Amino acid sequence: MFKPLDPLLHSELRLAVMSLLISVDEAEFPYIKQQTGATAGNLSVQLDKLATAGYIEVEKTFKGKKPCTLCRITPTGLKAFEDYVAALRSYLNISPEGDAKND
Amino acid sequence: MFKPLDPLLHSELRLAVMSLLISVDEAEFPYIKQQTGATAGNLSVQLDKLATAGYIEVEKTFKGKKPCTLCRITPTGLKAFEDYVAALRSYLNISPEGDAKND
DNA sequence: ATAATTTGGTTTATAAAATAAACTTGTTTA
DNA sequence: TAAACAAGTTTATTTTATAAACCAAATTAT
Repeated sequence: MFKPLDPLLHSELRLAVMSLLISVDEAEFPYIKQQTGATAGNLSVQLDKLATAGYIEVEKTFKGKKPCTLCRITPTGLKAFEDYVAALRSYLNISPEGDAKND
Repeated sequence: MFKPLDPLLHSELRLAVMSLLISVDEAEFPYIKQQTGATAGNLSVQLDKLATAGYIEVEKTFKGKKPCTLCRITPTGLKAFEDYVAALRSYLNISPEGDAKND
């Protein structure tokens, strides 16, 4: 009846990060921080978890002399996100065609 | 950009309970337990939280000689659920007509 | 030149949450 | 009447989320 929700994605900040990366394909740490409103520490931890799961890639480069952490979503991450959204639907009854009964 | 997600609803079990109560309007503890697959202890705790927030009503009655815990959603709870779904959309790229990314 | 500040983070400590195990109370069954 | 069961609740444990404290390099101010 209720599909299990991937705990890695069922987190406000990690979900926001994934959502962001889906739309931009590549983003720098400070940009993600600004868009999500997260603290640097929290963001660092959550990016690590997503990277460890293989949902995102984190590339440490330099922008001139300054360090620059680039993030992008992986195919695995995209798939996981799509699965998460599909699972969520079983909780939300948001199908517009009125098939709320097949939950 | 990303709307905050009501932490009370952003929980797999509590969300399942709310989803269930929306569709049935009234349900007994054992039924909810069976439908959600939760343990009794976990369910008891989560129902308490929803009740404390005013999202559900819990009525303790008897069914013959056995205790019977009845739950139903409140208008406040329904509103909260709808707000939660609306907020989630900001993360999921889901339009009211479906998933925009599938277009 | 060097002290203070800023940038771009990471590590660690704490608060909050989810969850199951253990327990309670009353009921039915052997 | 003792054992098992039903319907929950309480308590303890594990996980998680989050921010505070920290670090290193670069920039700016004195």
